[in-house]
Amino acid sequence: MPTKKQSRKLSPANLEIMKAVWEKGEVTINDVVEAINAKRKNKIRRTTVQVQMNRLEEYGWLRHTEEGRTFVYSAVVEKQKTRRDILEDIKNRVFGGSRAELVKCLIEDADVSPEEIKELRALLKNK
Amino acid sequence: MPTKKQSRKLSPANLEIMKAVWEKGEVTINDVVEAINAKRKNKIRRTTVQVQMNRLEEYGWLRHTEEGRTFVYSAVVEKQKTRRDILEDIKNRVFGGSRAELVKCLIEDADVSPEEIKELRALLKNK
DNA sequence: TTGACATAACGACAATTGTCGTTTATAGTA
DNA sequence: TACTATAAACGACAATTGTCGTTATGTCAA
Repeated sequence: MPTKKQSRKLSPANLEIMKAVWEKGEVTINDVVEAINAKRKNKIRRTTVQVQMNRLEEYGWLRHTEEGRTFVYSAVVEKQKTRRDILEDIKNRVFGGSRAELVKCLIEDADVSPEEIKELRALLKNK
Repeated sequence: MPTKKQSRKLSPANLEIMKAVWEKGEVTINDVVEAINAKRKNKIRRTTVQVQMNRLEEYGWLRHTEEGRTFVYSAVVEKQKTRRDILEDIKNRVFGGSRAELVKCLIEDADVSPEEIKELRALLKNK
């Protein structure tokens, strides 16, 4: 938000980049550009990705080492932890902190297949 | 996002306002200010809320009628639908579209009480 | 050595967001 | 009628975000 210094949250574009990093482990900017453009209609420019990755590093999501004059980036924060944090945030801000409410909303939807129900049930089994 | 016209997403501040509207049904700006400040350390100004509500109306989240020279607002979009949309977005952007992955992440957390597990199990029962 | 590439660094910019202060108009009240 | 409290309208502003184009610099091949 404005009138502040630094954000800890991943914006959509940043998340897209982080996903590529998590998937590959160690990446160059070009790797990320490729990965992202592989699943996109409006191709993104290398420069754009570079700027975002600079910011991600600035905010502590990425780190890099230099391989010759190429930067090799890797994630500082785990994918699982990030997912959990995002969900925690949604749970609190959108569902008044209730996990049950959240899940209810997720499955109240008509298009949940029986298989999915079964899968979810299995998840609870091991608890 | 930049280089675009209008956003359909609720920003955190906007969601906070919408929650107050959903809760009360019909509200004046002052109602919202009160509701929000009731659960806040840094109090928000009336003007701030007013601006946000103007924007919410502009974006189609709110509508208003005039009671004397006071505006009475109400929600255009249902809370349930909004919640579903937000969750859908997270599911897609963060969990590769997998409901199961999302739920797994939600309950893999150590601090889920047995009662919650039971509650979730009950939710699945009716499916 | 020189030129063609590739890479990172810079600088820009419009849109969105969160927050306000100030101004204008109006409805009551003294 | 003049004065005060209120409500909406206006205008501002800094930070964040998504996107680039341009520039500088170093590398490698002819």
